[in-house]
Amino acid sequence: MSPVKIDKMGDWRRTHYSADIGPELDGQEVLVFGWVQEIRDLGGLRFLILQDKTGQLQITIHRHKVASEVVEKAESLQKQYSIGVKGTVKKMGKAPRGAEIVPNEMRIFSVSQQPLPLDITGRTKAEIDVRLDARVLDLRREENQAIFKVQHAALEAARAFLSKRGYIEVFTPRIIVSATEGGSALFPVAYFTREAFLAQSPQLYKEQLILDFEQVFEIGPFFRAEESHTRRHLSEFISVDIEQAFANAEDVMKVLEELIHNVCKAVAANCERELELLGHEIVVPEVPFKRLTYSKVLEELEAEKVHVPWGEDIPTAAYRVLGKLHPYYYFITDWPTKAKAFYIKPKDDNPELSEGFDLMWHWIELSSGGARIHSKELLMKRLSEQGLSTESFKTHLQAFDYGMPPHAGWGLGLARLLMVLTGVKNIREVVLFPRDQFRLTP
RNA sequence: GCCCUGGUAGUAUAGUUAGGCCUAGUAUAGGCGGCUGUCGCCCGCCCGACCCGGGUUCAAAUCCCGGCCAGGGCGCCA
Repeated sequence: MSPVKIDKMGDWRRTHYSADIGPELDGQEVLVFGWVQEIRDLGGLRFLILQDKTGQLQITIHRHKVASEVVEKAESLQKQYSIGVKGTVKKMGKAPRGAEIVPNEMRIFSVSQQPLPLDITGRTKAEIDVRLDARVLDLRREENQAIFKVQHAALEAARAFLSKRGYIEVFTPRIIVSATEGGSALFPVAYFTREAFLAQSPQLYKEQLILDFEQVFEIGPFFRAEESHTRRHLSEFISVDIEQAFANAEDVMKVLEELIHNVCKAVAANCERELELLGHEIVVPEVPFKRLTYSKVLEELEAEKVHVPWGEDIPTAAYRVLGKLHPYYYFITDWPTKAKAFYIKPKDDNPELSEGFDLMWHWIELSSGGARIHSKELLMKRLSEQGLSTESFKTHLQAFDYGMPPHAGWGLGLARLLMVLTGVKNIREVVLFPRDQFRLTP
């Protein structure tokens, strides 16, 4: 039914990306591929804005100066058609890149349904729900692509940093047998004839692995069945985790702050265009980051007339107050043992306090970690104290029979870090296809 | 799970407080026509919507009840 003739790609291959096109190529024949982003028709003159993964490019069609076949094709185009253009670069001060392409030949590979479910130029803003329903179209916007280019640069920097520091990248199971790690709720899965669960963290496995590799890291998705309804929680999220043998909390805090420092530096240096698109500036944080003890935090809150009973977790409202006092990266250390997970090591000189820490940015928790218990007896004691059965941790505890060394580690929420790096306020915008309590598609 | 706010064309909004003046306004997208230097092009014409169900009333987009959906906050969160 479509009157538009679909062409084959055939032997056409791209010679240039839009970012490569500039006045210095004046007169050169090029072949570009991409999607029609905008059309401005002035009558005898028609401008197409073509977008590819590197950016945008102007194609200019003079109705009376190019082949009628090209004119015909150009006039049948709609936003979001995917096309190829073979043409001549023309130096042109009035064009966006100082150059434009005058087409000699055009191929249309695919059409699009009109009207589109949202404005791909972003001028008419759409709500997050509408945007996520049409996510691949939403990602046509360069600002949105920029978020994921920043993510790529951040991951690249993080991997390079950890490798250089002697960590080996590992993969631990996503499908686990026990729902008894404690804390957050797990998603059950049908596993052949048994019930299994999606992993909420690599914690137990990465601890076991330091017995062999000493230093491991893992970057991967984890799952939590919490009914959290906020701009900073998802039920599926990517965690950057490390674990290290013969290390204490301070040792891995140093690794964490240096990693953040390096990631910020790399993103600031390599993502200039992306940050500009996002209208965001990265100030590379100086190390070391501030370290506040839990007790100090409570005192500071008290001075702001926010009372938190010692030993309790800090409520969100209190964190917001704290974030105003410390509007950057900082650690909270020396948490009460009872406020932390069973595997976090109590301090040798004061078991009420632990070697657990959180890395904060303003009021948001980016990472949490600590030194771990390496004594099997103590670990079993802590399990019972937290009401967990030692029986269901049997295979994990086994590792502690074979020379488990002192060790420490942390887990860092990638999306939360990305929110800081991009200035985006909703975690769902920094995840391609976010999963929360209510969203399971696309 | 609890609380708050909201649901009007493809998208974003006005109108809801004080029911009638709403035959539901505007922008953008879409369709048609015009226009040779646009870059949020411009100009003219056109298309297109009150979440669902029930109730109150002479009269409901507007008030009430129920449902569904969405946004946000809290709690929860190794």
